[in-house]
Amino acid sequence: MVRMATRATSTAEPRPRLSRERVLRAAIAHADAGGLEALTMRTLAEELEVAPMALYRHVANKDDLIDAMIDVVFGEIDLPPAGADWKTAMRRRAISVRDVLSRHRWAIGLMESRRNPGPANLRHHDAVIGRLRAAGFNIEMAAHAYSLLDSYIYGFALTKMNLPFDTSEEVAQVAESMLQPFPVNEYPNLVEFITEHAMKPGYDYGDEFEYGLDLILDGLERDRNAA
Amino acid sequence: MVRMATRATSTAEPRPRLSRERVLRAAIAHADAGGLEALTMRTLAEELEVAPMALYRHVANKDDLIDAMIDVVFGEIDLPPAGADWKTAMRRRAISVRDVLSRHRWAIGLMESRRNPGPANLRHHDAVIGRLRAAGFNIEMAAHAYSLLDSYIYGFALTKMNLPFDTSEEVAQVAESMLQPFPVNEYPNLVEFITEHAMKPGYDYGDEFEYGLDLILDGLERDRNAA
DNA sequence: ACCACACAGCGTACATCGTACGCTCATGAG
DNA sequence: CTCATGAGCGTACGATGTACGCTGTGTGGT
Repeated sequence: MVRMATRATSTAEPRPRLSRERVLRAAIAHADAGGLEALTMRTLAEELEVAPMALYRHVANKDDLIDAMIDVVFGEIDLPPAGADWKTAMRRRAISVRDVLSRHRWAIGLMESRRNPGPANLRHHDAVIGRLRAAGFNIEMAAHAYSLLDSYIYGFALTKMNLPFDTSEEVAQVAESMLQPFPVNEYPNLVEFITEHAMKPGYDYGDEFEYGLDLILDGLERDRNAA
Repeated sequence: MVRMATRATSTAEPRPRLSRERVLRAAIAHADAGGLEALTMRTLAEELEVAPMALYRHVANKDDLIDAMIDVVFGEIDLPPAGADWKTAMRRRAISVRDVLSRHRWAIGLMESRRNPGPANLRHHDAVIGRLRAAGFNIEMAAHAYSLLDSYIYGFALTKMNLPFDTSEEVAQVAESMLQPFPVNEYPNLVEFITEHAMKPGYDYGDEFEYGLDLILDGLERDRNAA
């Protein structure tokens, strides 16, 4: 057989070299599109036009891959801006987290669970704590604030992610199929809530986020001043 | 071979009949002990001294099993008591959710995500909404309150579940192994936070829960009165 | 007391998954 | 040009969910 071109002189597009970067990018895109359970080493390899085992030159195993994916996600979150007052800074960070998580729904529930946090993860936590301390929160209040804010932010993302609808039109369908197996009027408050609120045009559960966020920030401000 | 006793007259303990109840109970115990990923149809069957395929007479498939497990968990949550004022009622429910989730960590993240909610799930939501409405929350405020409370409760459970330690002693170990790959003083605020707060004797992250819960309830009360 | 049947429990088999192990060549340093 | 390195891969194995259809048992009808 004639020796093949060693430097990709032929027209056949030379598949670009694999790299940890490329693997991560493809994995995240895949998970964004189909969820974590759609991400298998085999499908990922196929997408990269590579044999499954080739991936293992760049990630130790699937867990290592996911750890790394999570750290990329952390890297996409805006750190709290340094100039603004603390409430504005925390508000901006919170909204950035929400936005990032809505792009990467599969990451919710994993963000806080990694036993091997990456540098972006640690830098993020460091920056938030630092910002609170600089704003005059003592350590204990900073702990309160961080716990409360992150619980809310991640919890909101978690509950919202799981809502199987986005618009008020979809609500009707989903609600009906959920309630269909049960007797009518078994759950009157739930039904009223759905029909009188969630199904109203323009309803978007996502809008709830800022109400709670501001309530929390106001409460924290009061307590900080009282301390 | 001699015909075996058909009515379990021998001393060999007659394995009790399988039932959906028994399958669910064993599955929950298994998940409580080893997490969801330890729950496989085979190990579950083994625990019940039954062949794997026997389970499928009682659950349609693994997803159906998990749906049912989640509904059992919902059933363990105390509904908001009817007598007390709304804040007390909501507080009691919130703490009950937290307690239940701490018994069933594997359920966190699934509670709000089932597309086929069971009766206990729906009854729970119905009762909470009803209690808020009865306390004078209009529909919109009830939506705010419920969203905020549940986001916080589930978010707290999520972030706490993932913390790989419970006591202040464990913090040191875990923190060191997390930070060990990185240069000293790369994350000064985080280090200060850990050494000056989380490692103090008596520290228990779980104690943060009630601080945030009360802050939220107070904020909701203010807004309800203002409306 | 008998029988027929419904159905609980099961054995076998298969597709899919993560990944251990070690081979093969292409590539870049000398 | 030579040769060591390491990227990419082929094969194979154990785990997992579950489809399919058999078997033997307990039960209700007579």
